Amino acid sequence: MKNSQVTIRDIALKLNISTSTVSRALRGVPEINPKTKQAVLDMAKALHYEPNLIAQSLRSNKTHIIGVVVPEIAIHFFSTVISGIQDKAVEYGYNIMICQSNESFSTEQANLKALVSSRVDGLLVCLTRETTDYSFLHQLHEQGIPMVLFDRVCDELPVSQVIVDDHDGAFQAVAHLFANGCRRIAHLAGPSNLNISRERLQGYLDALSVFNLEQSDELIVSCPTMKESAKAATHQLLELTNPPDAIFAVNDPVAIVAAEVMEERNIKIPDDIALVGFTNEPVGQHMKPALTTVAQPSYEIGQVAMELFLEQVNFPDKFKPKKRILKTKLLVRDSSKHLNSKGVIS
Amino acid sequence: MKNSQVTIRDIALKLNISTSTVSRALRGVPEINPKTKQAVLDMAKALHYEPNLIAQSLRSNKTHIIGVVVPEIAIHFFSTVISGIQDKAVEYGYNIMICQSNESFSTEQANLKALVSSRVDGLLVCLTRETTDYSFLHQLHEQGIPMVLFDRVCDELPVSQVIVDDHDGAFQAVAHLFANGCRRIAHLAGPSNLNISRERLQGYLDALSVFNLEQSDELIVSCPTMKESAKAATHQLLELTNPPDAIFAVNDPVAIVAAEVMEERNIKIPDDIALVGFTNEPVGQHMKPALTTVAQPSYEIGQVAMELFLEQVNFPDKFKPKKRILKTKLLVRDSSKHLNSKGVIS
DNA sequence: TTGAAAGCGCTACCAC
DNA sequence: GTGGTAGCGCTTTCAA
Repeated sequence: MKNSQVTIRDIALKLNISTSTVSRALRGVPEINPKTKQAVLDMAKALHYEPNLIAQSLRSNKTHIIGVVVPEIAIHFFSTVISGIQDKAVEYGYNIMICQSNESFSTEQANLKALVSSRVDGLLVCLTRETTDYSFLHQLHEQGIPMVLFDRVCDELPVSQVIVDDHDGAFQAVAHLFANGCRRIAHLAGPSNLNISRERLQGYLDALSVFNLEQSDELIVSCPTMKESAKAATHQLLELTNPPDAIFAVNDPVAIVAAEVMEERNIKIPDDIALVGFTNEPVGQHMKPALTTVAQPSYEIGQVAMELFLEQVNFPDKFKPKKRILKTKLLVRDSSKHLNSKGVIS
Repeated sequence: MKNSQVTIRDIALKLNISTSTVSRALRGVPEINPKTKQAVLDMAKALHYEPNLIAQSLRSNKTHIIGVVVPEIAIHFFSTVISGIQDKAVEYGYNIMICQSNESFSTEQANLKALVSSRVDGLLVCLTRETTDYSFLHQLHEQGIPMVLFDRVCDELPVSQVIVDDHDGAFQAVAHLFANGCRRIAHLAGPSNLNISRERLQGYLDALSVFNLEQSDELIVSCPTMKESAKAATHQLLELTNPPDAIFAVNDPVAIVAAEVMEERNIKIPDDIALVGFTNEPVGQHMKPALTTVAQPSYEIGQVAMELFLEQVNFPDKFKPKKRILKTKLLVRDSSKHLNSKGVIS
């Protein structure tokens, strides 16, 4: 059964011509007798011939496969990015091979190794929150493997990047809270080795200073493992002698945990404390109150990552690492619309 | 750079031995001088040698790649299944190649073709809602390509399947609504060519007759395109002269649309109309009221699909298509907890 | 224990 | 226009 794999040799044999001719006919090179060509095509169809991409790859040293590494496939943000990558990929005749690092550095390394052994034509990677050692990525880059980092990136590596303007997104979020009357705005921060955490924190801090808002260490609580540590972090904020009147969370999962903790403690959102997240996970719009968030163009991130890869392989001469920064969009929903303490309507 | 690909030949040359010996050393075959072996291993490491899986595949006719086709990666159910497949796959030395059919039959065919050309060792497929022509899948099966269908399957094909007990899940959902006092239960049904739609509908119908509930055509409205047609379908139900007191939706996305329509029309869930979905999309638990739903073990579906594939390739002799039916679990949440018209506490 | 050589399916070079 | 042949990187006889 399985060994009944039809090859160009089978076609050649049946037609009493050479494999070279079959190969040419199949690929439609110009210098070939139209009749021969038609005969080959007919026979190929009759025999259910499908080209063996493995053999082609071995010859051409190109697999037309892109390796993708994400922390977790089942997170909506990542699956949407993957969807964007995939759609762009098929458009250009590529397939994608997906790995999940589960936020583990060693798994990430193993994933990369596996993909490289599979001789993928390029690597599209979103780093784990643990990743601080970039030597292997560096080595792969040195070996000439095209690589694009997205979302969680690293400036040490001279490779293309696709990110969103996290700083601006965070700034807008805080500006919005300020406009709505919040004056003591806390931040549930992410792990500090991630560029996204740092940028969002900085955007938050810059907004505070622009609006002359109180800036205090006790208002910034880190969630090193994101949502797993968000519960404790939120409690910590709520137990302050002088609790915040707004929380800006590093992402939606953290914001959701915060919302749960507040519900548990009978704190009303947004009246007691306003809440803003980041990413626009679909859950947010169905929560009550619906979660205000900073939307990232996830599908587009995937597409652009793929485009940067294509630029690199199609124009290798004029290639220079490019950093594409996509715009975020503040989605104001109910979790931040409140009457502030001074009675100003938000 | 890229062409600096290290091969066993490079190692052989450096060590002045033959490629066969290098190959043997690398794979740890027993009949080899430990010293030679060590020398090879050291050199391989020094040179950053990584085996070329493409070349291995061409020889062995095995790629250790599994092709996965799902309607849409970014739907939580599917990305969770994929996650299950992926985790099981790496455990057994496989990689996965993912395609999305976007619910289009022709895209699905193209995906399958691409995967077959890539010579994947097996196919894990969830059919589109359009798929009614199984001839290509049949052909692939005839050619001996191991194939497992999951979730949306087709009994015509003599291949392994992983599904959940949709009939039972639907039955339990309706039984629960009945227990909660609902007596006029409607169903937002899925496209009838999908096994899951048919099974859930049948479970609904069987429950109605077991509990002696009214069964009427006007209470069953089909959503041929799932959530896109759910809005109109819900309106249709609500405009009945005698509207239902509960709605059982074929899946969560449909249920969510129904909830939105009801909110729009100022119908209270669950007091006016109770609502139950299917699948357990994460959105459901954060809605207000939280959505009662029939949970499917999505991650496990992926794992089992991969296991069935492995059984088939590892024990090809004793292989017979197997149908694994996983249990669902009713998650009772607020959207179905109501005081019924007779004042019975639910 | 090791080496030489053939071949997996395909493409590309060089003849004719 | 077409055929012969070499070779991509690897494994696997068969000999030595």
